[in-house]
Amino acid sequence: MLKPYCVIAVGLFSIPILLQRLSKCSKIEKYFEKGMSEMDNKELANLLFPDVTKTPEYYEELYPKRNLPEGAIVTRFAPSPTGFIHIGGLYASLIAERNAHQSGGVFFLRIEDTDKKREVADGVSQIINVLRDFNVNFDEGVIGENETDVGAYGPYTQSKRADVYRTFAKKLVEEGKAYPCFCTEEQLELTRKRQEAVKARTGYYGQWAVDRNLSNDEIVEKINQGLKFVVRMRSPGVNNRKILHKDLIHGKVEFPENDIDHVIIKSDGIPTYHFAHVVDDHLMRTNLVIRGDEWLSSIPVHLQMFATMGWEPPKYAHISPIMKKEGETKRKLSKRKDSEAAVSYYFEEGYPNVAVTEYLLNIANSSFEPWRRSNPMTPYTEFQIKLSDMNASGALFDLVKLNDISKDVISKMTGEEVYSYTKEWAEKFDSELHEMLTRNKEYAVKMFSIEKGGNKPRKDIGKWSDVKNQISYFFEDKFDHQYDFSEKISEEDRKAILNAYLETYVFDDEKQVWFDKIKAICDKLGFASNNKDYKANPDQYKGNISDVSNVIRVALTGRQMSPDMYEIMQVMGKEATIKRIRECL
RNA sequence: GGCGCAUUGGUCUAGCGGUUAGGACAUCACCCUCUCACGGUGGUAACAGGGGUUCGAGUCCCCUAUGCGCUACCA
Repeated sequence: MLKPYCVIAVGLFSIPILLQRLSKCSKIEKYFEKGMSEMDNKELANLLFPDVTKTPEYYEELYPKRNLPEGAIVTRFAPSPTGFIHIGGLYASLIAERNAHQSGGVFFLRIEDTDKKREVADGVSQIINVLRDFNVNFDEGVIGENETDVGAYGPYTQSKRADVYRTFAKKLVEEGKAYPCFCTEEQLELTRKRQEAVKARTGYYGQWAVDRNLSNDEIVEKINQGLKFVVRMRSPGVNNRKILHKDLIHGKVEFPENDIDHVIIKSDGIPTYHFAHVVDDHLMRTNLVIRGDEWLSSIPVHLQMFATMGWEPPKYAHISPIMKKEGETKRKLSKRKDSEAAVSYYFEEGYPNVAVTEYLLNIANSSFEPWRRSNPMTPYTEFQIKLSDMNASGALFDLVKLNDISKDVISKMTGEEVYSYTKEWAEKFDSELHEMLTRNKEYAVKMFSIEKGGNKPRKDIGKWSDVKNQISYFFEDKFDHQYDFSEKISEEDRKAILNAYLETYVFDDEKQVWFDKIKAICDKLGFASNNKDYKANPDQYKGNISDVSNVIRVALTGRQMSPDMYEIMQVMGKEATIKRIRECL
């Protein structure tokens, strides 16, 4: 669909319509009649932006300063709706959201869809849904029903703000701070080659900015010829002067002043990122911009644009990217090459969202770990994240560490919680597991409650996809009846142990009674019931209590490693327990 | 090429002129009256390199190397 500004832009280049428009303006009419005195900047601005009807003052009033307490941070997450949520995007949004809400400020979502080529149909709803899942909550933005705006500073979608940008671009032209440039891409390419040939800096600046000093007459002439144009901001900068920027993460950073006349409005009438950022973040009253450090180099441009507009710039925090190691080198996690770059990866693997969040928090502020240790049960939202504690270099993503944090997070959940999260995950990714969990909820919850509670809860699940393998023996129809008995114990001894166990086994025994019975079996069959005795005189015994226990364990679960045997039997029930053991006789 | 940013064990990092360079993950050993997972104790392991400044440098300055980013009418 053609956007209104496209229609207007096209219209501009068609002479009859142009003349029609011009005829509305008496001054221009006069100019054409007399053909003498040069058109002034105001008239030029009208010629360049005939569609603009509002004034800067109108927008300044429409979007008043926010009435917030001192220190309240207004910040945003501003993604492009490409349908791919990068872990780095989640990282940035988490940091922004925490900073805004910790300070009693505002966090909003702005969609930067000025690049229509990369856009995906349901890109926006995907972003909103993923962030909601991760508890990254917005106060304003494209977050209402059917992606409608919530908040007084909208529209929050850049493609719907063309008139806003054009109003301010027009003002700059009136003030002589911006001008149209008719250079074609080929001409610019040529300029660049010449600059390279003479080893000059590349870019549209100084004497290379050929359209910078076009007279208004020349401009009118070119427009009459139907030439396309972009609008560039006239840079007041001098390259050999330095500017100092104080970044909230990088600290003091020094750059040469920008002297390039950057494009602010493209030939299709849409603003560039630079201009949209400056206009939007001013009008939306953003006071802190948190973004990837690939933008750090653009700071001279952005600061200069704020100054040219006469606006106070926001504070900036440039965060370092999450990296990946490939061979000997580090590189940014790549959307194309690395499956773990996508937030959906963690979802599919079955990492709890809280675990991913806590891992990200741990990368952001290393003080998170000691805090977590001294506040084991406090929600992470109580942790005060500090931008100044963030590292200026990129961290390698460490799945092993994530796994450790995730095990910790899951270990603190109740059996009931583990059950419902696993079920929810299995519903999407493992129908067999889902069926196992839903046929008898009570049984499944008991299973997940083994060795829970107390100050040393069981810590063996890192992600929901681990679960099936760990619980399969609880289900008669999923149990493969393969018994991994240790070769250390003879078949004869094995059967003797199992027989003795069955003889004395009483389902209702207390745990200590049950254990004492195993000890008794050890003594009876020549195994050490006490590990210290065994270690002191290993030759006097066939083995120790571990060996005896493991025979029972394998008969029960098929494997040599399991959670607490007593609890497993309590969950499986008397019949199932006896049946398993008999099978091995 | 130009301009920036970065560089402490395998990984994430603490350190902000004087430390036996601390912690976490990983790893190894041992301990924990049932294995595993925990938990505990201990071990291996780091200031990219070179110059300065200083009584003294991981910390300040310069150079080099390496990595990353920007250098578009992409964000």
